[in-house]
Amino acid sequence: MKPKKATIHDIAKELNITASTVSRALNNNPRISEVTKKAVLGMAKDLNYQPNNLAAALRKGKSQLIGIIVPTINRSFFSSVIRGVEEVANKLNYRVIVSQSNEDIDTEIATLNALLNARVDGVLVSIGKNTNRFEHYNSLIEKGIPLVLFDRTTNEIGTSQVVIDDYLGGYLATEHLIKQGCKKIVHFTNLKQVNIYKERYRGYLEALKDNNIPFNQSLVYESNMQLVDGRKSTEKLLASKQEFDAIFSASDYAAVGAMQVLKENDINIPRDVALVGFSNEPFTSFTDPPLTTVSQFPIEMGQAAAESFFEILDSKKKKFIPQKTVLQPELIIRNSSLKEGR
Amino acid sequence: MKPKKATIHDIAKELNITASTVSRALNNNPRISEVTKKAVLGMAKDLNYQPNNLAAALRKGKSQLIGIIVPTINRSFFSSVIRGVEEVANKLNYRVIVSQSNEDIDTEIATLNALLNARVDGVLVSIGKNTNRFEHYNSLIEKGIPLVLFDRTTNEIGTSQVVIDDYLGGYLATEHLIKQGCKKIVHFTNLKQVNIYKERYRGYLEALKDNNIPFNQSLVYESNMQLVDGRKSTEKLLASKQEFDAIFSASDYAAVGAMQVLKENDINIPRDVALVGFSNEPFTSFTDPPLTTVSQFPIEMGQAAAESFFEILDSKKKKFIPQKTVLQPELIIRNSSLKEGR
DNA sequence: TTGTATGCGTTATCAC
DNA sequence: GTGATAACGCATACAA
Repeated sequence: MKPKKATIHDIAKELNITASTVSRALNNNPRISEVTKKAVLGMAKDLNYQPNNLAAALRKGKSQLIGIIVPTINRSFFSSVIRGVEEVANKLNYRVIVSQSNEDIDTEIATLNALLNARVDGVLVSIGKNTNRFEHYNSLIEKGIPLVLFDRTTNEIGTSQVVIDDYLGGYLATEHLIKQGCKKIVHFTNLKQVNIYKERYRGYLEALKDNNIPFNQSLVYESNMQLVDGRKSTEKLLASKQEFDAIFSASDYAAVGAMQVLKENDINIPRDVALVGFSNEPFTSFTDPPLTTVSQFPIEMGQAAAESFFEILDSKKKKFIPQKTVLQPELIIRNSSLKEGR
Repeated sequence: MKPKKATIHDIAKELNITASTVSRALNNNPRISEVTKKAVLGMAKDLNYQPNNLAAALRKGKSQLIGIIVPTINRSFFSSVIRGVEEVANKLNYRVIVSQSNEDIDTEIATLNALLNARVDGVLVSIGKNTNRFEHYNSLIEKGIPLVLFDRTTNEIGTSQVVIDDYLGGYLATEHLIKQGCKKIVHFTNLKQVNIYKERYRGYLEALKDNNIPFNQSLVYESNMQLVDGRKSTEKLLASKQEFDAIFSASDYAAVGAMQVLKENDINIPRDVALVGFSNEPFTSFTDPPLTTVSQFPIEMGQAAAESFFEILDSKKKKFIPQKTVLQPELIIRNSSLKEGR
């Protein structure tokens, strides 16, 4: 019923050779004759042999496993990053173990330890919002375990990072609105947060400056950037009676909240107010009107993170200098920001 | 720079005891004195000991790893299922390895083999659309490796399954439209597919029957159920000049396609045509109007799948009878189907 | 090109 | 309660 799994010893016995020879044949070792190799491969098939990676991992000291920690897996951005990681990893015969930190630092630490116990060969992390201590990551580096940060990164950890150019994204979004003729551009941001929002804000400021549009602090709304926050900010904005002809929200969710409130107040998008979000979440193409936004290329980010990991792995001997990979964002122009006749 | 990782032997040496004692202390073996246990735990901490799960796995013949195969990870439904699996698994000290089949049977087989080589203790699968051979899964069962199917299942594999009651979902959606006063209800489906669409269709038929509404075959549109397919079906529908007052699409994506085309033709939703989708994809609450749909509770499905796996694991000795877990869907009523004044 | 011997880190079995 | 020993399945240094 439950036949013992075949090992290299079983193959060896059948062929009257030793396990080491079998091992060599299976691993494409050059020091092996074509005939025995063929015989081994054939017998392996006959016996339905399945290599035990566990044993190999123990012996070699590497598991062919990559750990990846994200705040939550069921967000389009993160699951797409994982998809990218998986693509690259699988090609090189690595598997991916995923865990979620749920934005909680204790969970993050516990999950990291679990991954280490599973003897992953390296860890890819997007840091939780509330993570303010980084010893657990720095001790990883001391132990020589490859670590790559992506998207939510920090400079307090001396390791390779993969991010997009959020500054450029903010700049492109704002510049686009200016080109559409907008002059009073509201900005939704979250200044308390990780770098990403600050950078987008910086891009917004710079684009205004480059186009000689005076900056107006009262057009900047700070919030937690979820849908409901976008609604609230827009309501406040309307109540303030300030004039504005565009909103650049540094989050797609807040942008959708703004869209809802604007429509509820019979303000036409894009004619009266042009609207731009950030992230290119899948739903942005389904809104009415479809939302102009900035793509962060999550799959490509995952691929780059995986490649970064393998670079660290390969250069294990020499002194490795952490790399910062900066991906270029792309403005996805849709109807929410396209003024007629332009 | 790269200090050798501490093992139980190191701990043993420091305390002048043997590795077996250390192992027992670490594993809460009853045959150990409190004092030595404390000493071991203390020393483990001092030496920054991290258990090597690989070695334990090899010795024990179980890896504490669960493999999970989904068509694609970056779809809200699947990533949410994975989230549910992870929650349950981590609590029991299991890790989750994810892989994607990309709806390709060869990839599916290769990925399954990779998981087996990694010596996962079991596999959770949602079958690819084009998978029509199942030997690779059945051979798993013969080998005694726990296998659980979820959502996209088939009865050709004799193992535990977790699904939602798609029939009921279809029934609830249709019944709701009827209660809103709709009598000519179009249905978008995909009959060639796996069970799920057939079941939703069956629910549609039954609800019509129970409410004495004659079935009209020409109101049923078959397609691949993506957004573009929903658009095409709706265009055909309009061109056919048939009268209809509602559309029940067995996919949210096709429903959004329908929404777009209806709006483009100045057909008011829900006044002229009520619209219901299926899956409760995140974007359905962002459309205009928000889309009525059927929730499949993906996180709960993941939890149930994981629990099913552990049940098989626990009952390993006795003869195990495959269980079919059927989750209840829930109709999420939003404005796309709410006739005014009702 | 192949064989021999050893060990990766852990746990299970037996003995004491 | 603790110790000694073997074994899980594989890969590698060394010999031949």
